[in-house]
Amino acid sequence: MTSDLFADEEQNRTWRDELCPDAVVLRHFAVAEQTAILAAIRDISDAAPFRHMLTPGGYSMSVAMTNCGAHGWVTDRLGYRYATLDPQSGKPWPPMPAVFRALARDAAASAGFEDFEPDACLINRYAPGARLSLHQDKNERDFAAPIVSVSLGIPAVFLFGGLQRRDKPLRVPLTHGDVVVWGGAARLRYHGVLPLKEGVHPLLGGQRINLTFRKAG
DNA sequence: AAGTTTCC
DNA sequence: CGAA
Repeated sequence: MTSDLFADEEQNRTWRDELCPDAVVLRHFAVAEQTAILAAIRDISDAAPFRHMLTPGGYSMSVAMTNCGAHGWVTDRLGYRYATLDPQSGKPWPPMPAVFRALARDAAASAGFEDFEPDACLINRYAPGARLSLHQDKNERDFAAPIVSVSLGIPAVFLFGGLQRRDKPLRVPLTHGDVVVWGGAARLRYHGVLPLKEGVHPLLGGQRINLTFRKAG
């Protein structure tokens, strides 16, 4: 783990604490590749448009989602799962761009998780007011691989909870280019995103986009 | 419940 | 606003 990647040592201590050795925030990690990343997101969403999926309870999610890679996370009345085909088109999800894979692997390695091989990238688009309530990522086949989460656009507050829903979450402000990595003992920690506040980003306008890399299959 | 509403 |  390379400590010079951390801009805010006060907050880093929270994440690298003995209670949470397997979760890291990499500040402004993705900024150098932002042009290529944003172009790739545009290409992906042309082929597999963002959509508001339904929860098993029948509610529409406030976050608009699409995927790239071999496996895509989907939800509908039947439940949460990964699908190799986009339910909306019947076609495979767009392939994961090389710049995505490289970013995810580099971030994972910087956090101490070598040889991460993501086969799923969920792309979440937040408009003001959009949120993600506290949940665990547990639809993956095994939990050996970490999660890599890339923030782009206007700021959000990430909630990082414990292994039980009742554990009070940490509140971690995330801005454009921040990358959160968690795995190992932290792999199943609850997490979420507070309702997005209004804002403007020079490249992304009034929205936030998050890339979440996982090994699903 | 990867959501919503209600209550204090 | 957070908790139920």
